[in-house]
Amino acid sequence: MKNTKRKTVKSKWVEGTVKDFLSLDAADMELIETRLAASRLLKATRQKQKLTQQVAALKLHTSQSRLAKMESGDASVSLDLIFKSLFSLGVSRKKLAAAF
Amino acid sequence: MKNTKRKTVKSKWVEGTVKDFLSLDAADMELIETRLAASRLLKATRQKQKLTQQVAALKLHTSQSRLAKMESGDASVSLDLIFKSLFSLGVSRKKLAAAF
DNA sequence: TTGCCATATGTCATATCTGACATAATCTCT
DNA sequence: AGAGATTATGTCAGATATGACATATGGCAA
Repeated sequence: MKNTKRKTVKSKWVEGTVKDFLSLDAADMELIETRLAASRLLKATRQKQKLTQQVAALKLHTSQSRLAKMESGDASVSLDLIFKSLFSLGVSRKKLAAAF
Repeated sequence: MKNTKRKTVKSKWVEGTVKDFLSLDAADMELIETRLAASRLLKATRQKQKLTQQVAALKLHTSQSRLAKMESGDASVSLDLIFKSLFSLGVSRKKLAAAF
C-alpha cells in the first residue's frame, strides 16, 4: 500500500482528493479493527482450549512467535493467516462474523 | 502454506495425523469460501454504485486487472486487499459480516 | 531471590502478494 | 456482422508476509 500523499491547492480538486484520502483512511481503520477483533477471538479460542502458544502453533503449522504476533494484531500478519488459524482451531464462519 | 504430506502407518498416530490433515483442509475450504463471499459482495457493491472496474480501481488505488481478480476470488489476492476494498467502497463491517 | 514456563519482540532468507502492463475474451450496441 | 466498451487472464519486478530462530520479558511457584 503506497498511499501517495497529494498536496492540496485548488478547491474542487481538493475536495475530491481529501475525501478520497479520508475515505481510504477510514478503510484502513476498519481493516485494523477487523484484524484486532479476529486477533482477540483467536487468543480467546486458544485459551478456552487450554493450549499454550507453543502447542497451538504446532497445530497451526506455524511458530510460537508468529502466533504471538497474530494474537497481538501485529501489522505484520495478514488477515488470511489469522482467519485460517481461527478456522483451524474450529471456529465457524458464523462465530467469526459475530466477532466483527 | 506448505502442507507437508505424511504417510500413514500406525493406528493412533494415524488417526491424529489424518484428523489434523483434514482439519487443516477444512480450514482452507472455509477460508476459500470466505474469500468468495467477500468477492461477491465486492462485485455487487461496485455494480450497485454503477462503477466500471476501471473507475473503481482508481478509487481503490489499484488496477483494473487486480480488481477483476479480486472479484473472481482469485487465489492470488489476499483477504486483506478484498476487505480493504470493500471498506473503501463504503461497506460496513456489519454488512460484510452478514455476507459470510 | 532463583528457576521454569509462557508470551513478546527482533531479525532474516524465502515465499507470496501487489500494481501495472499487455493482451485476450466477452458484452453491448448499431 | 463490426466497433467500442468492459471484464478476464498472464506476466513481472518490487513490496510485503511467512516460518524459524534467538533472545527478551513477564508470571509464578519454591
